[in-house]
Amino acid sequence: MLTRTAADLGAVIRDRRKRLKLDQSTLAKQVGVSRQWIIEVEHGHQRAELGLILRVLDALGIKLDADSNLSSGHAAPKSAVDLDAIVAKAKKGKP
Amino acid sequence: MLTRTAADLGAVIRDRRKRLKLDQSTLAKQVGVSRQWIIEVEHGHQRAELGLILRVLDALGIKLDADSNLSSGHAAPKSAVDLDAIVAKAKKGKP
DNA sequence: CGGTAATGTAAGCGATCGCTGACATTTGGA
DNA sequence: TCCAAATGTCAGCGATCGCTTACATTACCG
Repeated sequence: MLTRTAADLGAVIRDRRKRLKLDQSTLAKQVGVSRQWIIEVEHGHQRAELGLILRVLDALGIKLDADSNLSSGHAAPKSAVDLDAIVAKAKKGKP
Repeated sequence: MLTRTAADLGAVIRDRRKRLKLDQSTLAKQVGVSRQWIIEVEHGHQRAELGLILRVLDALGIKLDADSNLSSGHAAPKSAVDLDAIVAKAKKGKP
């Protein structure tokens, strides 16, 4: 599943946990965090620590794939293909 | 790329930023964080805020896919297929 | 119905976040 | 070589983290 927000990630975590028949306490112990923390993360806590999130995903067997593909991004960045060449040319021409 | 650690994520972010010919200051402004923060994240800061990380990935056009596939996970969780059934049976037998 | 487990909420605490601002170091072009 | 931009480092500050403990609220099965 594509995860764009903390809430998405929380939903994935909760789904996976339930599918594995784990309760929050058990998962918390396995990961090494408090049950409180699990609750907050499953509710989409924005400011959770990255490292702990990664630990939970690992414990649940969830693979995180960072795909640098800008096909349908709403905030599509610039092309970046030969901007450097263009800039170099502009620099040559001006000064 | 599969990202298991904060350092992995940092590397992905740095690579993508450089490929887009952005410097840290520019990216920081676009995302709404300090340059300091960008530096630390690119160095693999474990305790960065999840929400900010997601904002950077979005700004760079990096898609995050959370795949609940436990094929080659080293911390492969339990099967969870019919544990409930087994437990239910055990409960019936004991009390 | 009970009663137990699972989940959610609250308050208080030390530790650490991310920010600002200035300075050091590295990198790259003229 | 020399300069400027980019990157990295440091210190101090308010805000917030995640933890613990205790209590409330749902689920759920007999």
